[in-house]
Amino acid sequence: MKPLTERQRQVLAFVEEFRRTRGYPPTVREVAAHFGIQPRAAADHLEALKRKGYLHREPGRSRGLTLAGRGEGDLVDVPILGRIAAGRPLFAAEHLEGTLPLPRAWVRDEEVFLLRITGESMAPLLQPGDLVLVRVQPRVAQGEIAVVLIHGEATVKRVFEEAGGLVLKGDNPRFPPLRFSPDEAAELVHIVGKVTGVYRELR
Amino acid sequence: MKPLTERQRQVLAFVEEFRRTRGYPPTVREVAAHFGIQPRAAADHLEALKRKGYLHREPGRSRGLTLAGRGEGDLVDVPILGRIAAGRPLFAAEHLEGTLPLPRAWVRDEEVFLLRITGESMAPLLQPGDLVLVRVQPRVAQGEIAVVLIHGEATVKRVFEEAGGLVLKGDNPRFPPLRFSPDEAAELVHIVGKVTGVYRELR
DNA sequence: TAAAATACTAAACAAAAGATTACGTGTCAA
DNA sequence: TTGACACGTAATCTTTTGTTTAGTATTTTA
Repeated sequence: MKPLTERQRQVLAFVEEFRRTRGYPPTVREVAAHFGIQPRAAADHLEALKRKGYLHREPGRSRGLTLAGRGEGDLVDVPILGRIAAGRPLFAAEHLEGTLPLPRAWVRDEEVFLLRITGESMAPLLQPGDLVLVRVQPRVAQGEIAVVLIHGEATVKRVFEEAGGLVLKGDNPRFPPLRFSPDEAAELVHIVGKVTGVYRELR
Repeated sequence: MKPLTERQRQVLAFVEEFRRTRGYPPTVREVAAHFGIQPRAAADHLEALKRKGYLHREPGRSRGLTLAGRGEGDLVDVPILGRIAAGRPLFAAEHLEGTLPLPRAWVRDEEVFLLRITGESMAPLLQPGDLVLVRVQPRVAQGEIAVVLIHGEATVKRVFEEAGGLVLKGDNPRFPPLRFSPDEAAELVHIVGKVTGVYRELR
């Protein structure tokens, strides 16, 4: 990409900063006001930045600026759930700890959320406080780790379907497996999704 | 937060989707056009969404919509390094796998990067393929996990300063600790930063 | 060294966009 | 049964905003 002049770098930095902090791009006039110049001059800089490939402009559109290439592009807001409760829609705002924007490439699917681990039933792989990435899906393969609603309470367990019914096992041997007959399983157990990643903060 | 009506949910979903794919929020009229309703009706829905706390509106501002609670606010692009090489400046583009935008609140400090783990010397805590979050700092406390350059090669180890000099230990007992006299340490060993988090993809 | 590109001022235009006024329908809980 | 509320049409008003025309001066680049 072509090099930028000092002024153009300043303008680009302002657009990025504005976008990041305000959530939407600035207008030509807002750029102008920030630098104390006329709208025309600001528009010239934006045109130059477009010509050099640093941002896109949609002509005639207010705030029609998008940053080319770098990160910003295509983010998905993944909700962080403190816990999941019975009945309530999955993304009920009550338990929303916040959201984490992740690149779409990482989270191909739409239906994804993050869940904070409590309890040690999946130790040592999952520790309390860990954040797990969950892809919503109604079934998982034998032995895969899933978020499961039992009677409305959410837990994370390995799921096994056996002759006698459904078995939910924690990795931690101190926690005995939960067994459900096919009937019980159908009534009480609901698989929310598969755990596809873990983030652990090391202190 | 108050529950939404079906129509309001649709409008909110549209705003989110628009923001995500276009990079800026829709205008009232764009919302109206999408649902085939009058601008007034669309504005009413947006007002309702604001009243119920799902988004903010900046009065009079075109595209002045921001999603409430959404992390979007303040992101820092954290570089993902495939490996770290000798001498070269830390963020040399050659080894850049990409960047991940993380909320500034998570990454208080500026000087932070992500490193892909290779080798099993820190197993089972760190597995090959794991992504570790590293905060750049020249010293770490006794026994903390650090990214260390030895002779230019980057490794992740626990750092112990003992009477005899510096000891770098992997958690995996199959890897013998590396010992350096104070002189050797000063010459060969360079602490890049502290490992403050791990992300592991579970397949 | 002449032509581009950069970096501006100033004024004005037309389209886009938010807000407002006025009106109408159906639902549902007090 | 009477509001409050969601949901809508239609038209209008006022700002905001992108763009255009016109012009000046400096710096780069071919």
